[in-house]
Amino acid sequence: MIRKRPNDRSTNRQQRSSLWQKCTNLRALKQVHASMVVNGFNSNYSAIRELIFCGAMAISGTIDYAHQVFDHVSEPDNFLWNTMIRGSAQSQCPLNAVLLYTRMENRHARPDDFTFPFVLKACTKLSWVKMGMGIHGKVVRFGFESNTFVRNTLIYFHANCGDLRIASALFDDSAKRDVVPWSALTAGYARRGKLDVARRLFDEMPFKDLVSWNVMITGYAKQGEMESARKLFDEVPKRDVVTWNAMIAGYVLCGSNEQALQMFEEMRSLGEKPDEVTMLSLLSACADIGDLDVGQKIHSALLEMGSGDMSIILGNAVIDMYSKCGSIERALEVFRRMRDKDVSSWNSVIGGLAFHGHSEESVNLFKEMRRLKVRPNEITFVGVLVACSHAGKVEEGRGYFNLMRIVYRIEPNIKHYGCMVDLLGRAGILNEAFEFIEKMEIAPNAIVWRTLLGACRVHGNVELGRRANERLLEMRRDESGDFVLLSNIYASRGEWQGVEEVRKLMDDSGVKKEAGCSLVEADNSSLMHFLFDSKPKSR
DNA sequence: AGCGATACTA
Repeated sequence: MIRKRPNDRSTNRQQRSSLWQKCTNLRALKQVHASMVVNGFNSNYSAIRELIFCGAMAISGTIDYAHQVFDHVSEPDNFLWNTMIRGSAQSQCPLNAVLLYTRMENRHARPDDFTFPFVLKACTKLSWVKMGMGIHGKVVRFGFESNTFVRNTLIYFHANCGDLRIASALFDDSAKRDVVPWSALTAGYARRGKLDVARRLFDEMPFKDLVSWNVMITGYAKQGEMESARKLFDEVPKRDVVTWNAMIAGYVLCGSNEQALQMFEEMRSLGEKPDEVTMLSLLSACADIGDLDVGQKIHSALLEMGSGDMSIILGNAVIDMYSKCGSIERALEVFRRMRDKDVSSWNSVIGGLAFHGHSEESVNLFKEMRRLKVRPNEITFVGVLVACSHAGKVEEGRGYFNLMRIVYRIEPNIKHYGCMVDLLGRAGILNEAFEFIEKMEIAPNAIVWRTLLGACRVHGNVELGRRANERLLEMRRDESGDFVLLSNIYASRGEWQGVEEVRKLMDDSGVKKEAGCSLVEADNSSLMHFLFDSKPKSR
């Protein structure tokens, strides 16, 4: 792949940069790396640097690979550190950016004015206020507080998750109050729900650019104020794909999926090109309303658009859409065609198959995944355990539960316990299911007890059912934090439907005392809802 | 030296 042309340096350089440009996915990246090793470029620092830059920045979803390569560099310079921190900050796991920064300090590499904006961005994404404050301290200590970029990112951090007063003070003290810090502050106020302050800032801006408008539109859209958003959208002097995306995402967020799709049509008819973000919103809308037809159309639009391969995240969204729209076959087809996969891709199909009752295939895929050395995560095991539960494979399920804990060192969460109770309960091993709940290391929630209750009913075990019922009522009696907690989790993620669900759970105290479990549904649909109805996450 | 700040996804 790489041919040496010792007499022509400029061609060589050009050729290399075009080579890196052709690197658009993990496979290509690995190929280039391999040929670097073969051709002896592996000790060439500038080649390594480009490789890492490519993995960390140019291609999405390849940051892990960049990490692997980076770990072998004995003395990375600031450019490499910064590139890795930057790439990690914008990845799924921004925590790595902070870890890298710590490593950097421990190795006595001196952070520079490029380093801090990236670390601060990671802190913002993580909403890690304490760490962000600490980094702010470092900024001061290293003397970068007056650097425009660093300062603007500090404003961005404090405005979005820290102290709005600090953000305002930093902004007021700025020598240059141009659009960037102004918009950052505005976005912060909007995100904190202070739309009136945000709007005032927006109106007072001496100069507005496209981003300022997008900030305000997004602010309204995220708070569900779609009328106000729409008003600004109609006023805006110029639109770009982000403007459209903000509107579409806003409609999806408040459940107006039809509006979102309509917006998409309008966008296309006006000649604005949708991008990955657009498609992700739309796919999630389709998955939400279970609209297979439109989902399919989005998928084919995607195939027409894409010059190369779909990104992993987009592929996962397509799989998820098909899976949630009930077409597990198509989900599998897309999965099989996908060249680069990550855990989420596997999770979607393993979970989808399990949910649709294809237990055997689900477990087989899990085995295949392990064979290919893809590390399963906690979500994977929810799928696998559901598959075992469906198929009544008690021993296998127990085995996987232990595999998760012992081999992969994943602490079981409430969903895993729910699966196990369902597994044991369905098989009629009720006493053990009961003991299982009692021995849980985390507090059981109502869904777990209701699952057991349902099993007791199916198997006609009145005595245990009564005890489970008591626990359920107890939980309600002391207004256990569980409901509040669960409902908070839902609310913080904007899943209002989930909140309603919890409210409903709280309302119907489940069961009447003497009636045993007569009011409990026989099927476990609420458990399945609990297990699968959250958005897929990769990590 | 080369990388950098605000908006849309998760």
